[in-house]
Amino acid sequence: MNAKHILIIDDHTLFRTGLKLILKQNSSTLEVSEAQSIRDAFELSDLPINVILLDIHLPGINGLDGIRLLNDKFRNIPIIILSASTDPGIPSEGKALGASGFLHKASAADEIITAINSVVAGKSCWPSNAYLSDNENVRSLSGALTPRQIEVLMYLCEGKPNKLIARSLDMSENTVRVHVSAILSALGAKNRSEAILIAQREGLSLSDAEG
Amino acid sequence: MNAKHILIIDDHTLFRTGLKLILKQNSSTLEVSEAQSIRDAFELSDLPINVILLDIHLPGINGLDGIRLLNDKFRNIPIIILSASTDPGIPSEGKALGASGFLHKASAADEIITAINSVVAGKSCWPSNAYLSDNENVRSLSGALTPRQIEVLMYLCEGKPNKLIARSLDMSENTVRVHVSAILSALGAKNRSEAILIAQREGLSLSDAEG
DNA sequence: ATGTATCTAGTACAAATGGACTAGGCCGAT
DNA sequence: ATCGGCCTAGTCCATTTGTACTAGATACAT
Repeated sequence: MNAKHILIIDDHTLFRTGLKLILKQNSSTLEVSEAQSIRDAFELSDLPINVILLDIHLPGINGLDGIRLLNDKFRNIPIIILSASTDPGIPSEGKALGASGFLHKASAADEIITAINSVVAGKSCWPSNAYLSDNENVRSLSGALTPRQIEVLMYLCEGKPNKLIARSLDMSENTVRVHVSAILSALGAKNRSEAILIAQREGLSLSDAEG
Repeated sequence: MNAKHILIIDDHTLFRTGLKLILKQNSSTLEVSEAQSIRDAFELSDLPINVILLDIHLPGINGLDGIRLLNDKFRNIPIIILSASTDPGIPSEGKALGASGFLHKASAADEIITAINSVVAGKSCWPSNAYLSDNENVRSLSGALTPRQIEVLMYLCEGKPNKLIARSLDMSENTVRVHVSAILSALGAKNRSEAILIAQREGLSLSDAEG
């Protein structure tokens, strides 16, 4: 592992800090940046990142939905999904959504080093059982909410008021209201608090039909 | 942090390895043992452990059930619960079951050092006390929140509007506002959305008032 | 080119939220 | 009995939030 710049996206500070130490132990020339949410990561999109380590369970936008957003924002830098879940569908979903690899949090430290080297070399890194449902059954909110709405929702899930969201996304407060309204009706929420809870509970993977 | 022996019980190897590095960075004389389940930990009961860091989500017996078992097996060595969950009931449950402290995985590295030092010194370390200690100017709050405020907070955390809370708790909408206001300032939240997020993160002991 | 979807932003209005007061009743402690 | 904390509830006011419209710009596909 040579000089690389790795971005860790995980809401658990303890985990990030620990993982950073693990990575640094393997290469002193390594650069590590941290973000605790997809939106947080967006603000680092100018950095020369080589690999993104992405947790699935995140506040606001979850990791699966984040893959596409990150691919857009970060010029298709390889993304390795990190998950604590044993749900066997996650790797194939991640693959379909554009990730480069998957690693369970129960993996050993050296496995993550191997995975990083793999994807930086242009290869992918999937568990042996991940070649099944390639593009079926991808539950993602991408269909239910528009890109702009997702951006707004990310701020919503941080408890930000409309005025701040408007400033952050450089739009009028009125436009924010339009988006928030659309989000509420799309999620079936009666107010922004409920929207936050639904987004958290459903992990923003409500997707498809419903109604 | 002097020479101590810490046992980490967590099924995620990456997390254990990282946490171990964090701890060792703070004290070179520190001993760290690892277990990936309660049963695993039992086999280490002869070691001179000083503190147990216990994850809640474990394969087999979960962390909460494990507390009593560990207290039996490990001569009442202090146990600090580590959880990634936002379930506000966990800290109080853990307290009732005999744990000495609670720390969310979103905590910073130095917080866990502080927590460990606390419980080794015989003190306990619960999140609901956090508001008293680190801010001297918190009005005259004798506790974090009053019982009635906690009741209101429970509804707040379900996304209910004031009008509904008033009906549910049989008080005027005005009184609800008074409580909400008090909650916001006690938690340092700028609005109800932030209050929800803070309550989730800090795991306020909501089960006392149980409604 | 036409239609559709999205993003933008405006007005107008209604409802919800939040803060700053006052104030009475209740209860436990000094 | 007096004080302090808590719960209650009121008024008043400013801000925020949410809905319902209209409407122009862009982009994309048929």
